[in-house]
Amino acid sequence: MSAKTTRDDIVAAADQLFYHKGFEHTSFSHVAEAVQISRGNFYYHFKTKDEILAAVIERRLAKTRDLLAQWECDGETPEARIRSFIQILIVNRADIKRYGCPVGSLCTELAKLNHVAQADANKLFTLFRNWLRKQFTQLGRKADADVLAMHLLARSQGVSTLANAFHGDKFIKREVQEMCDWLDGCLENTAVAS
Amino acid sequence: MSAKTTRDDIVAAADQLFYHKGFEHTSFSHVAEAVQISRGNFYYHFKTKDEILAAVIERRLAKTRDLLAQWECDGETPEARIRSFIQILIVNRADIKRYGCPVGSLCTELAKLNHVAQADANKLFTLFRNWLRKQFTQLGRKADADVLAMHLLARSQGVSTLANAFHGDKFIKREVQEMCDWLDGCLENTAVAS
DNA sequence: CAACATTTAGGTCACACGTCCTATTTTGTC
DNA sequence: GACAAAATAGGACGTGTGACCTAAATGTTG
Repeated sequence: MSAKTTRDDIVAAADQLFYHKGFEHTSFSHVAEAVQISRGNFYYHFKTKDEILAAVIERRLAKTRDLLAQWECDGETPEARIRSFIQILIVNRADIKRYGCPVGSLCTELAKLNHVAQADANKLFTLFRNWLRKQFTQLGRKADADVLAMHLLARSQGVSTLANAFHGDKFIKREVQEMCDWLDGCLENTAVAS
Repeated sequence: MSAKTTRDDIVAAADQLFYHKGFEHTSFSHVAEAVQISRGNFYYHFKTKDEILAAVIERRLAKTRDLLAQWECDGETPEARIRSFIQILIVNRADIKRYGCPVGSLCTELAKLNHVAQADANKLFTLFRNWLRKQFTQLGRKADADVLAMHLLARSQGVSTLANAFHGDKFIKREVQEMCDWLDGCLENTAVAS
């Protein structure tokens, strides 16, 4: 728990700005202004912009791991935990409508830039994917757990993208409801199969 | 049918580059090099970069209208036409794996840039949305046609985003199959309801 | 207090970008 | 063939960017 507040402040500000404005469109000046330090200063903390990006991704990975662990504690059942995942679309819907999904939009941007950190950013997706797969496995769908995980991931991505374009609140809620219904369907299939 | 080949060449090249590299990351030099003309030249055709973007969006709108009209001719039934829409994920899968969805990635980028052309880019989504709604209406699902249209749009968006991140061919094919199955389910519901 | 490492500020640099301008060439028309 | 219009080439300008550098300030330790 080192109190490297300045470095942490930079990463936190960059994290938010990368989400709001995109990686490329965010300049050092923007970050410096947000953190209230001089431009030249954070070349002491980061030598290149890519280093900041790497730190931001690392930060997001850590926060995501914490979030998933939290859901694992909170959720009594696998389906309740998966429902937590689905509900982030509701919880974060204000940001999603304005900026889309933080994971999806970053990965898409880095893909177009052919950026080195592309693989690292994709780890964010993998984190959710593996976690969901684990839940579906515990749900008794071991054989197609990964298929179900990717399916749910894809649907939440699609909802984010369209919510960002159309700013529809009702749309999000409706799709979330449908995903929950779909999840119930997964349970019934399990019941039938067993 | 004016033969403004140079202008058309510029728009075509910009269209592809915006898709491959993103709008912001594409510079005049890139476009000029692709079209094999001098930088200064296409300030004769376009005064600003935003004008090129507007032309690119207009071009995409026109091409999309043509495509949708084509599907309307080809498809004997509404479900066959909708299946044409689903199948673009297969047809364009090579590009999608590399660059994602042209519509979704552009809209996402412009949203982050707070770009003026944001609303125009969203018209691309609206084009598909309205067309799909029309098909679902003809399918006998008039009441929830728009809901179904948005749902399908969202799912194809999600598949594009994840295919771009994971480059999975099997994933695309599986999700396409599931969307076709879902479409069959829509038909059954209609049959039951009628 | 002195010596030192850590951290910060601010200036500079080269470069690429969007934009603009002006010659030059090409094309079209009488 | 003459002349205007359209089209092209290539350079110039200002700005913002990522990157680098050095000096000052701050904190730490003996």
